[in-house]
Amino acid sequence: MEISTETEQKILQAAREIFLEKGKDGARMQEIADRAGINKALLHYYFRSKERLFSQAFLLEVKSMFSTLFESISTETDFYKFLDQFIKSYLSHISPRRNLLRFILWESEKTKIEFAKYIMEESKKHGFKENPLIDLTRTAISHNQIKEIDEVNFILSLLGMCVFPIIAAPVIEKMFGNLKINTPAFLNNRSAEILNLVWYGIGPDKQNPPFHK
Amino acid sequence: MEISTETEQKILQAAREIFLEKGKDGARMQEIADRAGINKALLHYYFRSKERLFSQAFLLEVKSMFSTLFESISTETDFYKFLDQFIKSYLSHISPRRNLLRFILWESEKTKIEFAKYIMEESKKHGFKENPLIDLTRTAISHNQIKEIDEVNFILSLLGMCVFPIIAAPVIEKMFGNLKINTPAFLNNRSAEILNLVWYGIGPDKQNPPFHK
DNA sequence: GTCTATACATCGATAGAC
DNA sequence: GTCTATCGATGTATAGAC
Repeated sequence: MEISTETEQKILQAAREIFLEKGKDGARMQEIADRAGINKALLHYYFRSKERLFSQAFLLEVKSMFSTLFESISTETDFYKFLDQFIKSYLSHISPRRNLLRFILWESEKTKIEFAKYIMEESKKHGFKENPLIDLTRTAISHNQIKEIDEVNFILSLLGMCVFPIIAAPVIEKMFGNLKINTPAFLNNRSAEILNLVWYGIGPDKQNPPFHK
Repeated sequence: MEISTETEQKILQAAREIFLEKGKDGARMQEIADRAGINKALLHYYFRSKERLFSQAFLLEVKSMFSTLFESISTETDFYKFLDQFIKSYLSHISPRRNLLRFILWESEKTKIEFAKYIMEESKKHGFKENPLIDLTRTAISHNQIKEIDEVNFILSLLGMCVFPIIAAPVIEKMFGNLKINTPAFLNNRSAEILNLVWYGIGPDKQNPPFHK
């Protein structure tokens, strides 16, 4: 039965694509079959039901995404350099997977798929205690590399700055004229802007006191 | 025909709730009818089709949200105070409407509903030229109230910090132990944390040079 | 305007030939 | 393993009585 694994893979790949585009409810077994180049009956032969196909497809998809993501977290001890690397790496990981992120945010409220559980598992697999970012931020604070900030809020802010523009790209692009968010040019610049904001803030330099009109 | 507007409103209200919970594809006309306390046939009597009901329901919903949002933007000229007010106001507006935000991010990629258009319309209605935040940030820069940052990237960061934790709450809460994001306690504190991060950054104070281990 | 009953389409799933 | 044909359930939409 391991021979026809090829068909199984074609199905899983097609299922991922369709489910991500249309959502679990919007996806049609017929469309999945078409994209996989087979017929509906085979879907049920391999995966009993739509429900099971859905679960299996995203077990792999979610694990794969966070696996490569955690691999990309460097062990740089200079927190500024670490942040620089992390932001660049994070953006380049999630930008091509924006459909998956969008999908997780939408579907995680309705389905019982424990996305968070998978994430935690992958985290531990890569040798991190709790949350890698929390750990590293705490260390940076205790080494006086950064101010004594609240780690959780900082991480939420950092992730938000990275994730939000990417998943909200369609709406944002219409609001802000000619932006093209998911392009290397914009994302490269954006990573620098995020780092700058996070490290220095926008408050006026004390070296250059403001002159009033 | 304006007499039975009451029924029409009950239907629209029910439709909004169901569509937000289940999405356009997951929503069922039967469920909408049940929640409105009427039967399926009446839905079609008032709104011809599911498609039309969907459009009408969110024409109102989206406009209402951004209308109250824009009303809440103060005209405070001190940019620090303005940011403080905006962040608090923004968080308190979107937190009770997280389902709508989640829904917009998900549905805006598939449907032809021009969310962004509605947003711009409401913006203009309230007397803002382009994007109110962009305008105000530019002014603050030209008055040397803040550094010469890139306005668009700053706004994207600001919005991301506010929106992301709220819509991703279910996943985040499972990852970070006992967080309860959509509570007044957390959100009050979060607005202060965002303002602090944005204004001062996390970089070490130069007044207190770090000591190395 | 509001209801019941039903038409019509579509989808997930299965039976059975090859 | 892969196909065609079809069942049964469910969903949108409509017909027609009141």
